[in-house]
Amino acid sequence: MKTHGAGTLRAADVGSEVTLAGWVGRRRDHGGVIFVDLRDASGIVQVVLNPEEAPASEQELSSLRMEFCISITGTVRLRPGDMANPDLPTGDVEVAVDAMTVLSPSETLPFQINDRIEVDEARRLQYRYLDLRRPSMTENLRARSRTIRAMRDVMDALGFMEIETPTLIASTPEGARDMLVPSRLRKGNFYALPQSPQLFKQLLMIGGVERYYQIARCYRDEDLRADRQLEFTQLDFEGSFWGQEDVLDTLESVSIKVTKELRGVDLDRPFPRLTWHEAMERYGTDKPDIRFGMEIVDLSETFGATGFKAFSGVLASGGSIRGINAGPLGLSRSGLDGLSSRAQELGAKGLVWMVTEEAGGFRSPVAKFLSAGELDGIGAALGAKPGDVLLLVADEMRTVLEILGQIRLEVGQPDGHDELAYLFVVDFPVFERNEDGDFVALHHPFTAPVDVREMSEDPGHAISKAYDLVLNGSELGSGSVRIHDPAVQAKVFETLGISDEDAERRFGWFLEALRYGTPPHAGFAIGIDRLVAILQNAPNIREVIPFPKTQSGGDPLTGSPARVEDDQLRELGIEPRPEVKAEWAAGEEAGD
RNA sequence: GGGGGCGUGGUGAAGUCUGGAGUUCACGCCGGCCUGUCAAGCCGGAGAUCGCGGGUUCAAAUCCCGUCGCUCCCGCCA
Repeated sequence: MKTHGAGTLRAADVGSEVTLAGWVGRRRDHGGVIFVDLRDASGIVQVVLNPEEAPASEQELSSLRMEFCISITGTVRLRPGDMANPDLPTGDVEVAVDAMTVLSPSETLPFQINDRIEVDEARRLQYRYLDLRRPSMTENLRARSRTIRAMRDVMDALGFMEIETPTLIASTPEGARDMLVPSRLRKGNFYALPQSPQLFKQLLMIGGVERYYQIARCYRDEDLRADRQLEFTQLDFEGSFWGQEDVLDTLESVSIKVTKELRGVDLDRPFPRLTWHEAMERYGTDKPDIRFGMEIVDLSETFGATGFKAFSGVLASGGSIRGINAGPLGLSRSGLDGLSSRAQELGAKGLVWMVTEEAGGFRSPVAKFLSAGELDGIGAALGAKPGDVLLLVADEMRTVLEILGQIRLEVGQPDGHDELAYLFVVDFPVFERNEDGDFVALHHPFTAPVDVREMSEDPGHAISKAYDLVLNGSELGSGSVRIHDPAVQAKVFETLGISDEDAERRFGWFLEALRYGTPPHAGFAIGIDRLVAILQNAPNIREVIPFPKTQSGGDPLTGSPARVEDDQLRELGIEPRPEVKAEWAAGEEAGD
């Protein structure tokens, strides 16, 4: 039906008789000659409809409208004179049309197919099939496809086997909410959709596979965000007789290949590494954006003997005083006070700002409470130059780091940086405490501790063989060396407060599997949506997902999620609870 | 569960703070003119439940209450 892609034609094709098919992007009707930007999946080329040259009826030509699906046959020719369009890859040529067929007309569009106009996202999703015709969306889909292809190339070259694991699995009452699927054959029972292929890939290691990967769809029934959907795609992989270095090495190979493919950039390896502790201390987060400095500095010693009560009180109660040098922000007094309110909004008691003056000294609401030695100490510790804004927070240490980490991101304007800063964060703690003070697994309970005895003696400070891949302040994925010793696994469950009976009931089948010669193994999962979104400079992952859900978990195009017939529920042995039925009835009354 | 932003012809915005005739701009749509444009140009035209419901007022896009939708964030996301 077509001999060429519209976007592929070049000066070398001049003279060729071509048949093209695609959509009318724009139409420029000069009364006689009509120019049409013919768009297909490969790009855009200008075609020229001239009633003197082509036999097509004038009526047909003038009836051409936006987004009509047409096919044309014609001859590629150089554009006359200085008519080339340097903005178009095909801009040196055009196609003189001999014959045109309207394959399929289009009604007037609900919105223009155009990268220049931002259309309300609900509308875009309702007509996603039109939205996908926009060049930026087409390009995002292609980038995603190339990413996955590059990943497969790397994994195949490294000898990994691509294996599919089931998506109808047993729910494990840990971690995120499971997406549930009712079973008809076993009424009252439910499958869960996988949050990750974790246990299955470990079973594959026990099964002797040694190197596995999968482009895996994963599901988590939690609230959506710019970087979170109910379902998302990961490059999931695992290797036997492997340790952390093998995994990080593989991650570098994948990241380098994908980055080269999408950005044409050659990354240096090895990637920088920070321990979790360093990341928290220097950037106030476990996923630092290292495209800019502005690191957090501990000032507690500077204020060891301070007379400033707000600070001395914090130190006396075991807290910490830290600051960042935000550089010359160019903020007015009210702008600086705005940062203080922002810090309070984030949960700080307050934030002290100090502007470094030309003559030395500081302009700050608290300067008069601080000694000359303290002021000098701050300036030195933060490397203050005239005009620099210093921001200080005094509070419990964890709070200080979190607040400064967040403020750092907000005043650091990382979006202005074009580079790609990949980074490994390693040596995560095994456990963290939840709000009740109980230990919970920071990563997941199958993560190997660095030292088992240390973990038993001081679980709060135990380090695990877990690591994250971070890109520009986004967590791209997590992995770990897994526990392959049933005794260690039992110890972890014990620390988590999971009784033997509980562990047996939830994971008994897995614990048993560990007892049959389990090889040491380790792995990782990279979030493909996030990776492609960042590399494509997309503001959220919906831009790189063809049919995403809205924040309330719906699809405006197909109307999912939707109610089902009573018969379907009956067959499944399910009935909505009374309060749900009441809500339905209320909705119907309101004309929902 | 909580906090913020947004909702105005088909699309995008201005108007809302400080109530006074559905006013304005760009694109699209319809009609006309036009043979070298490429976001074509020029002329004319149509197109609105100002998300929805209620309230205050002589008068509501504008103020108040409620509600729905979209979005950003916190919680949550082993």
